[in-house]
Amino acid sequence: MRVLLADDHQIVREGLRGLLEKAGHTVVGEAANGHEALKMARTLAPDIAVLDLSMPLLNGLDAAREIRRLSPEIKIILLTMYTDRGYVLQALKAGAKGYVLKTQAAEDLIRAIREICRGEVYLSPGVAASVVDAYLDKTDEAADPLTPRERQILQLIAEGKPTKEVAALLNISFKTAESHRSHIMKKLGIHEVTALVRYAIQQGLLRP
Amino acid sequence: MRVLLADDHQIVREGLRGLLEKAGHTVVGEAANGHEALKMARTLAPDIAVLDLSMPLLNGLDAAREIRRLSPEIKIILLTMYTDRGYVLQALKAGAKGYVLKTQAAEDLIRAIREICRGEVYLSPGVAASVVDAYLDKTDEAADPLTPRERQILQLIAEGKPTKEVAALLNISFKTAESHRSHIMKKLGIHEVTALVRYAIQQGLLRP
DNA sequence: CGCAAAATCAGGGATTCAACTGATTACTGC
DNA sequence: GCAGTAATCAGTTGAATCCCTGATTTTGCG
Repeated sequence: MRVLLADDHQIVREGLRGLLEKAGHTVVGEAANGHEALKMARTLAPDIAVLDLSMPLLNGLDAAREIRRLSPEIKIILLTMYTDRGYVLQALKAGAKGYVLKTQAAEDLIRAIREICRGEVYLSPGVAASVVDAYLDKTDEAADPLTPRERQILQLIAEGKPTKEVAALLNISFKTAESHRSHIMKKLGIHEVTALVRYAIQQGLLRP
Repeated sequence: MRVLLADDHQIVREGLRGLLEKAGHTVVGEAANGHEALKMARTLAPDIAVLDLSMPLLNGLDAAREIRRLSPEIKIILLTMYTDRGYVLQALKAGAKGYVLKTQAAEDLIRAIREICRGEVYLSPGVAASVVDAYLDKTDEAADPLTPRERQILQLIAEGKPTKEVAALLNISFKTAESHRSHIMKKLGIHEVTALVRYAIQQGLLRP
């Protein structure tokens, strides 16, 4: 398979190249950010693009959307460290055929490539559950899962305000604030305040 | 050289292993977090430990400090994506002999190992400037009010572990963990977990 | 050796949170 | 108009947190 590799860490790219070539694939190009990946996807016409999720200039998700728009025949695998449900669902919506965790063995990536070439979809163990949950919940939360009100409350929570203060600030009852909080956590599949803070930071609701 | 590899992404470890072995080194062990790295450093007696900076349970910096304390003969290289001056200085203070950026070529890591075995210190291009600046400024900003133990506990808390789990992971009593937590909050003048998370992220103990 | 800081452990009380179930009102889209 | 979603409010239970007070042991350093 002709593979395009995109990751902002050159040392990681080189390592991945070694792993892929050992498995019999050809790495036709290496990109250090989403823009490069986009350009290379057009010019090199790879069979598969393996994209890191967090890259400078253009992240893996948006790069995937663009590649899919311009060259729908290129299969896309997101390779990342994030297990968050939101990312997984967004990736699938963006048309990615695979979502592989960096914490998995290289074997997992190889298998993903094999399955995807057969027309299958591949998800690393550990994220498949997210998709099942989302299906069962039926709450389509891939694109901007939270309502404006919920985002507002999330931000206050992440800023460290206790629930009763959130309620006071928004002129709503304590119970309502608590209810929103529950919904947010349920939607995001998050069970700790700490993960909430990281999510808020990632969403740009908050500065570290 | 007998090398110990520590990075929380298995797929990255496997890639690095390939690169190092191609360069004639032997990877005697792979660790997925700071704790494992510590254990392996003791049992496997590697010549060099290559540590990722941000790892769960115990980060690369604190792992480096511990390894240095227990086995000063093991040379340590921090391998990371962060160019921030603070990290570089802390790494050097922790006794690391090398600071290599993941954005560099694999060649850079190989060269670092070679230089360090000769007794030299190696810094990736791009971070050397930080050290010079720090020397010129003379403002010692590697300072961190927290003790190593406290940082370790802060990291676990920020990762979302409840106190009793922190205690279990460190083999200390629930009350001790709680006590550390209090001290941390008191020292930092912080009263919410959320601010703790942001502090941990700023300190690089944790990824957003 | 002796001081100071760090790390360990313990109890108790007030507050807060998580997770559920269940309900009413209002706006929006088809 | 009617369904769906958002936003609002309420109660309960068990768990976890924050903050205080105290104590012992280990460790590092002069």
